[in-house]
Amino acid sequence: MDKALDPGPDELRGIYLFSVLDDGQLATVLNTTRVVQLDEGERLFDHGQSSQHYFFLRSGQIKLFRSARDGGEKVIEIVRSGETFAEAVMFMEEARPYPVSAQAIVASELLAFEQSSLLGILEESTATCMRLMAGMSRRLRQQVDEIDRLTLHNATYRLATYLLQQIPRGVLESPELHLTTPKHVVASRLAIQPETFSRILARLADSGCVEVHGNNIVLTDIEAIREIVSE
Amino acid sequence: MDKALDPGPDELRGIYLFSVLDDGQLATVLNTTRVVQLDEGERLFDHGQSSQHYFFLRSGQIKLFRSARDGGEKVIEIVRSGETFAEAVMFMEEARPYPVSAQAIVASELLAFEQSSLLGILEESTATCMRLMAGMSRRLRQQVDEIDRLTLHNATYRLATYLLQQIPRGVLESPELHLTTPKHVVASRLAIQPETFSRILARLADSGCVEVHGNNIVLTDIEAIREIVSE
DNA sequence: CTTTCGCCTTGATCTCGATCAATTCGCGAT
DNA sequence: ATCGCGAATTGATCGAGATCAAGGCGAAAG
Repeated sequence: MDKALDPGPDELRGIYLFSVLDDGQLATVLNTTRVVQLDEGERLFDHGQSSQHYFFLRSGQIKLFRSARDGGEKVIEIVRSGETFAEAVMFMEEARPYPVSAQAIVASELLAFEQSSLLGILEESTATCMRLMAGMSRRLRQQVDEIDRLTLHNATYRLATYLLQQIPRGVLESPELHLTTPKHVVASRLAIQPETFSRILARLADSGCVEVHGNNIVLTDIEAIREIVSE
Repeated sequence: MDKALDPGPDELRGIYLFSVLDDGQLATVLNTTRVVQLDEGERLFDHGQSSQHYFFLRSGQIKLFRSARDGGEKVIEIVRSGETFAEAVMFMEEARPYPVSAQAIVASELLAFEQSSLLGILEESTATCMRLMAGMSRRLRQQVDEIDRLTLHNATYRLATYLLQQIPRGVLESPELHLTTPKHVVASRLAIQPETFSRILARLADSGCVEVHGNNIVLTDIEAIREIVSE
């Protein structure tokens, strides 16, 4: 499978930011787009680094995170394939530093877009502005939700919320889910230490809420888990 | 002093969102603007409530916060006079629910703008789109910083950071500052209990970093405080 | 098939900040 | 001035989750 193919107009049209562009605008973006391949563990950019690009994740998984000097690490977001990230950075003044670091959790392939081409399009396309603002607004709200969970709720609540969010989006709501991300990364995403993460999952398991088989988790009692989340 | 005056073009021009509007656009905004007066403790809107307006704080102080069912409360932001808030909410779909509640910390006066008038202007003014996006981008970054502080740093660090941010912005950097906000509100802003807030400040006081006289605080050893923040 | 290495789990202990409980302070109202 | 009430401080104790310290377990390499 050759995913390293250069992107075409069709692929770009599928990205929310580009869906209302005319052919000329799309060509402008396309001209400055590069394919990027990352090995597992490879860094895409670092916190504070000056930014020129924003990204679309074709395949793989990327973690966006902050580091503390003592080695501590907080995963801000786990980017999944089909998502864009770092679009909002281009509006920062000066060097437009990335507010987080980005690293591949598994081997990944992405498209790197130049900020300048989008900025030009935004100048002439208020429809695209609207889409971008909608995206930023959504993210802003998610961040408030995140702060809410971190300050007003405990680790068990946060884990339960995460489990419910991971339920496959299909027609039939199967209560089986597969963790595609290493547990210690999920733990960091939830601001929990790996040990505590493991213990909470174990506690949920022997209170009958879930069954854990490695990375496969069956939510045997979804109601009980919903109970935890509704406090 | 009659601040209850209806706003004029000059006042609106001073607001970053409106600074590049032409006279017609400004008149459109002005036509749908209302002055709102709030007593101390009065609610402006509640979390989840459908939104029609965004706001500019003329005078006073507003806290934006989230509540938990157990009575817990987390102040997300303390809005100060001259600032706008809730501009980003208008891009949410459906009922555009406010992501936080807003309540006057002290008697306040604000301008309430209709979302619809700005949406119309954004359709035709990409320059205003840019300003709004810059504002949203800034807030997005602040939220990441907040999550960083909450998860990677302790309460003392957070308080020290807050103190340094409160240093008056004047030409001569006086290390004296006045808390215009009740301590328990600042505590909630920092995700600290009032008791802990008091104790940390006391500890800083008798380690010689600060002198506390009620709401007046003198940073007697700014370097030591910067030390705490640079971890 | 066995070794190795990284991830996960489990156990024991510690600690920061929360909670419970009095006072005390400050200030506006009477 | 004094009363009354909410905010702030201070003390004593508690507890969720972090940290320290071993094992266990599965997957890739030899």
